[in-house]
Amino acid sequence: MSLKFGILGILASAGPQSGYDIKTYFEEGPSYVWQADLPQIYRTLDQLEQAKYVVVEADPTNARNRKVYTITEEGQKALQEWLQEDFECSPIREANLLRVFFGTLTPPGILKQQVAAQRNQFTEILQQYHAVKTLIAQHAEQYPKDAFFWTLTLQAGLKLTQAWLEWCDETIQQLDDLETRE
Amino acid sequence: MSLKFGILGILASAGPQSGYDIKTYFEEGPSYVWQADLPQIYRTLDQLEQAKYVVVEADPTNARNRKVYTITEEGQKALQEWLQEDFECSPIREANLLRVFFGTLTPPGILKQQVAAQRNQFTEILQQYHAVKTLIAQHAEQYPKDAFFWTLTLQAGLKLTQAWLEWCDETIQQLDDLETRE
DNA sequence: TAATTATATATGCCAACACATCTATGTACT
DNA sequence: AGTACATAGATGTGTTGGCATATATAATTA
Repeated sequence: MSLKFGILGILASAGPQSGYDIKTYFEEGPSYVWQADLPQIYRTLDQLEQAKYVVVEADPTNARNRKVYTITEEGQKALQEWLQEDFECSPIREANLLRVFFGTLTPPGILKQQVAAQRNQFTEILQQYHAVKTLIAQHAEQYPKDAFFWTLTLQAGLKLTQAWLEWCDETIQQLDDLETRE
Repeated sequence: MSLKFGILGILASAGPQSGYDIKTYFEEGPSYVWQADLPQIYRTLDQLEQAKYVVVEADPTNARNRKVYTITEEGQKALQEWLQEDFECSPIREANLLRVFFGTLTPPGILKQQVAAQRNQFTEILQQYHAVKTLIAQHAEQYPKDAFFWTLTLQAGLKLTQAWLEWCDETIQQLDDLETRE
């Protein structure tokens, strides 16, 4: 649902470009906030075209059938409406937590290993986020306003990952306590 | 994907029951970790039956076509495999953060209102979690082992919501700073 | 007694998404 | 010259999920 507006947002803030460009932009920009795969981007661009939110133009300088998409005024309007919608908290939907929920069914010891492994993953993610920090700082020289908001989203990622790390630590601790009690 | 195992988990830990019972169990139990709507539960039960992970039996004492599902040994085996799978961190996919990412496009002031409203939602969720805490404590008298793991999942919810609250506060602060700078 | 709610199952439909696959061209490396 | 990779677009397919809706019975409430 939001991919539609993610694409419109990119076209609005970074100017006309191709589906492939959008994919690249996604990877470098909002990937830690929203992911999109290439076929999905192409199909969504088709939808946006049908809705007249974008217009297409073949790129004559390009030999690879490159098509350049531009946001229309209707597109701008739809984007604005979406941007100003109320924020809804999305419920948690974590397969791992579902596994923890059924912890009584899992053989003793397994769960601790799983959480410990996940803890390592979160540490890596945290490092990646810190790398993104540097990228944003570079971008800030030219576009300080963008960088401000990108940093806000990155801080959300950092906070959530940090929270997960703490949960892992405390959970491992409590699983240890359980073991020694028995 | 995980609904399949959520249902198997419920059948394994709470015994044979109907699709409707499972829906009720979901609402009272893992709803803050995984959600399921009734049609989806019925369809998934059909799949589980075809996979021979559950067997069905009509309830003769019930006038409403009630069907009781029981997990099979294959089902137990599949559930165990799923339970012991490695934990994978699922990437963040938050429409709200995507909106923040395009903050330069949003009219000044709007974003602060959106985040403030979301902050209120998170406060309510936090209160709901504390209410669940009491429910689990009651359950703990009969099933202390269950309660232990349920509390672990609840703590994840609390931690994440707390992290979101902090992010909201800091973001509002930074948006205020931006306003005064201009 | 009538209306509503809870119990109980089922189907239809559509959007979103993931994954695989296909085509074709330009560029860089070996 | 050949291989691999990056650029560029498109289709097929299957799963999950959400929402509406239909059916029927039992229990509760007005």
